[in-house]
Amino acid sequence: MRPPSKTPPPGQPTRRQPTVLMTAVKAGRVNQGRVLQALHDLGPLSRAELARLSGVSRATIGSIVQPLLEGGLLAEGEPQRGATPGGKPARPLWFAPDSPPLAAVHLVPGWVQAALVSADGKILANAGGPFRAAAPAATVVDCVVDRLNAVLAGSAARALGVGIAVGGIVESTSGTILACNLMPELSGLPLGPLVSERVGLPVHLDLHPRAQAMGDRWSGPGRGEQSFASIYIGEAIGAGLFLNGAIHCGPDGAGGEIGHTIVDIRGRTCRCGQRGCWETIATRDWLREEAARLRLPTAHAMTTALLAGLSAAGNADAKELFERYARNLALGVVNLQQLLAPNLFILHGDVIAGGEALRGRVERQARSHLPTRSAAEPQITFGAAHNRATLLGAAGLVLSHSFPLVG
Amino acid sequence: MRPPSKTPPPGQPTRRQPTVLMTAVKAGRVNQGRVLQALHDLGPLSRAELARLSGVSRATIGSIVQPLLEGGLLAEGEPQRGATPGGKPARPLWFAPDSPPLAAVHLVPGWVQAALVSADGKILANAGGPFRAAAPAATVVDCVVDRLNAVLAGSAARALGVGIAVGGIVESTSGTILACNLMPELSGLPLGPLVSERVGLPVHLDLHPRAQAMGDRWSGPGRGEQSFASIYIGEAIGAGLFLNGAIHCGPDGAGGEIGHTIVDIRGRTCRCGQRGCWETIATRDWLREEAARLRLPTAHAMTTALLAGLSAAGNADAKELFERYARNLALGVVNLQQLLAPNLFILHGDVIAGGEALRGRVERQARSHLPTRSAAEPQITFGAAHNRATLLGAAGLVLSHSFPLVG
DNA sequence: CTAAGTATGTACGGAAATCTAACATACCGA
DNA sequence: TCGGTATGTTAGATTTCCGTACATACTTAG
Repeated sequence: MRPPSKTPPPGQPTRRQPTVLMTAVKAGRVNQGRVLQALHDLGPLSRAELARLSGVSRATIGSIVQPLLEGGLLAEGEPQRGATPGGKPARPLWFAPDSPPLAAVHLVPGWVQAALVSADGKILANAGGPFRAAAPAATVVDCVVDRLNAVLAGSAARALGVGIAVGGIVESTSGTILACNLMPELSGLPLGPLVSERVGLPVHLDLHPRAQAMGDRWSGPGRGEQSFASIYIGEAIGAGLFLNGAIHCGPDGAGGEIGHTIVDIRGRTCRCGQRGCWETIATRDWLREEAARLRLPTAHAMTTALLAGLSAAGNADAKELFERYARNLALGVVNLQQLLAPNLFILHGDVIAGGEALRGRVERQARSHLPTRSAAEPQITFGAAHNRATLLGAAGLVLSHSFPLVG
Repeated sequence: MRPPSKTPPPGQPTRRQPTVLMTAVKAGRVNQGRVLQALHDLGPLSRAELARLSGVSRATIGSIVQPLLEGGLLAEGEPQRGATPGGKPARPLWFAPDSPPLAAVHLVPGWVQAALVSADGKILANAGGPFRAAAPAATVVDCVVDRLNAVLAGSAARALGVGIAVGGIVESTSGTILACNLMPELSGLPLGPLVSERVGLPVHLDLHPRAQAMGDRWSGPGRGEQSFASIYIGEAIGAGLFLNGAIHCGPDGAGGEIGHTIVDIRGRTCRCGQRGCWETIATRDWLREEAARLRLPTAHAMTTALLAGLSAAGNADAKELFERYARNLALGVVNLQQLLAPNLFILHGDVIAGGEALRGRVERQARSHLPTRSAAEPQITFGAAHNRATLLGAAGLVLSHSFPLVG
């Protein structure tokens, strides 16, 4: 084969990111990030434990964590007396209570929620407020900045940065909102740079389901996991995919539109124009329509919690619908598992109210629709309450950008 | 939030890989790998061009490529006289014609194909041979080793290693075939270590679609791309996903079973036991059944090539079926694009015979089923002939393991 | 109470990689 | 013949991790 031509094939936006090489200082930051992640995954660990875990010498760990201790992000715990039969007691390392906090913003149509989060995932302060649904972009920026300042004012230590989770299509590298169906005024808004300039902190913008997945990874059921899928099921459906230790992000922030993958090609038409999208059979809207069709009580206000109650009370129609809804939910899980095999699925949103009854049903349905393999069966879990996971994830964005895990 | 407990939650095989840190020597190998990839992506480049491309100094590039030149993998080309108006002419670097070659094996039921591949993707030698479909594992190993020795004998230089692509479920880390529907005798066979011991070379084993994707990346339509999907459509359907610069691989080599993602939940039953798998409407079997239903000529031997011909000749039924098949093929593409947005889809297998007529139809169908975005429209491409892409990919496995792109 | 034993954390020199700056090389053109 | 320009190389500085030895702190045996 002859060498390829240097001009990209026509019509194809080559989109090649420049080759980036490894450096000693980059390696140092990566190692800091990996030590931090190991701590977060496994809990407080002494230098010696970290050294054994990573196969390097205690001296190396010492030099890696030294700047983190000096920077105030980590702190030494009390010596663990009596933990070992003999020898110097270990001093566990953990995130300092007074460490520089992380600011988080969750932007949804009509509402801005801001929070201050400690490095170990405690929410220190909280401030939310509405804005007019059709407000101009400048107003929304003002609102975000105001809420941010409100939470930032409560902290003596200067925050490390700001993470913003937003529903819509986002280009995270430039911090720009490319499109947002429910807030069209924000299309094309470089929210990241604007907020960064106003509050004087680095800002990291990302899509809501991806931030949610980051929250699950950082302090939710995904903690310590190498791969999982975090799925939000509400008025719409979206997924954040954490694959092989990193959030997956397509070009221009695309991907994760699992709600519009087609599972029932001869099914009903979706608002996106296609037929048989997963969204058409897995959202609360579907549930309410079916409940109405079955003339279930309070069908127009049906929730998974109500349905679980009806089902448990012995209502046969409710029972059948509950099972059918679980199967519909399992469909998306099954397809994801076949394709990417994340093995762990963290569900958020309306479905959480369905409780263990729904979780178990979805898990059983998913497993019954998958071939048995030697590997572990896929697990279904419910995430933390919606806003909490997303805010923690937005905060996690800051940390993961400050300490990259891969050079 | 309190620190997490150190014991993993019960019932969950924690599967946490030990924290691995960056090292100077690791950084060196990673940088070698990235320089090699840049060369392969962009063609012959001088040290100065590489330095500009990666933002490091020429001196650094010099020290990175020095051992590669000494090892014989790379070689300096003739000085490019007259390329620049003034100044010392650049000496482009490229893979040496006499570089250590790579051995590749493609193992399919009843047939072993081996090849010797040069570092720049030329197939230097080729040897294939059958084995009894139900042969015991030892016989298959013998057959693989024989074919390997046949191609290795033709090269003066010692090969860098062996890559083996095999249909079935594979644990690539240990080189073991976990399961193989069509060759049940091979289940549990540690083929990698066995072959490695016999031929005295490092062996890397992986799943056929993943190897195919590697071949597309290394010297096919995926060259230089950051993300794409390589889909094989034959008697079965499988996908290799190249995401963000790396082949995606689930735990235990799972994932990529795109053929058994459900797209038509009320459709026909698949041999896997589920209903409406993509395989039930996108393989040649479906095409032949539908052709028979329409009483098309040579329906029992229908191929995409024949169908394209009938359609072009004006047969209305053929035309409709052709379009429908294209739509069915597009379905899988659409779902992948929504979920992962790879933007580039490289199709292999039976569909290639359908030519541009089929490719264009699939691309149009896929685009019409996707929302228009500011980003590039998804592109459909056909890969190289089946065996060639897989063999090149198997060879690419060796290189990508010898020069990892990430620490 | 003292000394041996053990494990943790730290200090110092060495190895390996990249970075900066300067230098030698090779070609063009006036 | 000489200046200009770009390439490739050399040498010292810097940063990081690694290996070894050492100081520290606690338990336990005598």
